[in-house]
Amino acid sequence: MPELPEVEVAARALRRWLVGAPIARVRTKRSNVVASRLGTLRGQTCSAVERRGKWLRISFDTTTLFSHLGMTGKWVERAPTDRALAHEHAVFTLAERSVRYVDPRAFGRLVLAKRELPAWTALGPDPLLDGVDPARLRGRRAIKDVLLDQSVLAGIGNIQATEALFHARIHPERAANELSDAERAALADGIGWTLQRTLALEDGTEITYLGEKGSENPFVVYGRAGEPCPSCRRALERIVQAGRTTTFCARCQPRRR
DNA sequence: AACGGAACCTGAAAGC
DNA sequence: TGCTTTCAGGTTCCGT
Repeated sequence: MPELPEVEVAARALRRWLVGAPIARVRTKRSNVVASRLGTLRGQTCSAVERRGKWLRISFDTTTLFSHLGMTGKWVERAPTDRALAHEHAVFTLAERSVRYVDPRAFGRLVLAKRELPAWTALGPDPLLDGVDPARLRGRRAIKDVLLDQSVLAGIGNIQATEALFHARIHPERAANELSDAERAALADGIGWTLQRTLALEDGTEITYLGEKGSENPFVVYGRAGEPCPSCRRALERIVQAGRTTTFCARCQPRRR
């Protein structure tokens, strides 16, 4: 679920909830999600929360906690006395609040590391922090694959890639090397556009996910196969590449130009 | 080397 | 109504 915008929302919330106050108590459930013994965080104070791509780096006095939200991960704030939530994997209790990690599908990870985590170090430029260099959108692979490669650009997932490709009017199966400079520039622009747009929609402190609480699909083409193209009204189509679905308009995003 | 598929999980929605 | 199938916004491993 979470792509760059949702993780950015989580980072902002964690900054407000964690920075400055010592952790009084840590409780974890054993599962694949909690990959380290987090008890060492007791008594330590968070000094900074950073996001790069879909990863969070949460700095404490003598160690660093890395958090990836997988498909369904979420950080929430509750009263310390509130009962355990469903799929709650970790609870950090501070003075007057408890900060909890919830993840039904359990694809997320909480990992302690002294310095860096290889997964963090391997990340490419972050579109929000570093901007998007169109020259990076190259390779023999399909452009959709390139967009999802976290070492090329960090933070783009299936939704943001789908939206950016539509905005730039580029067919997802075209080879990245085949794009013109103008198309690469349009795609870089589309990435910025969809990230900012999604971020603006994520107004609350907690992440919201499509389909959750019956919320309406806020995206332009993602999840809208069969509906009319917002630009030309032709029915949107869907294709699958390496198991990932892309919704697109066959007229506005032609395979050949 | 590059790419596709399976695996890791649970739950909501669609299909029957 | 209820059981079954399909699908989901991520990543990694494994085989071809």
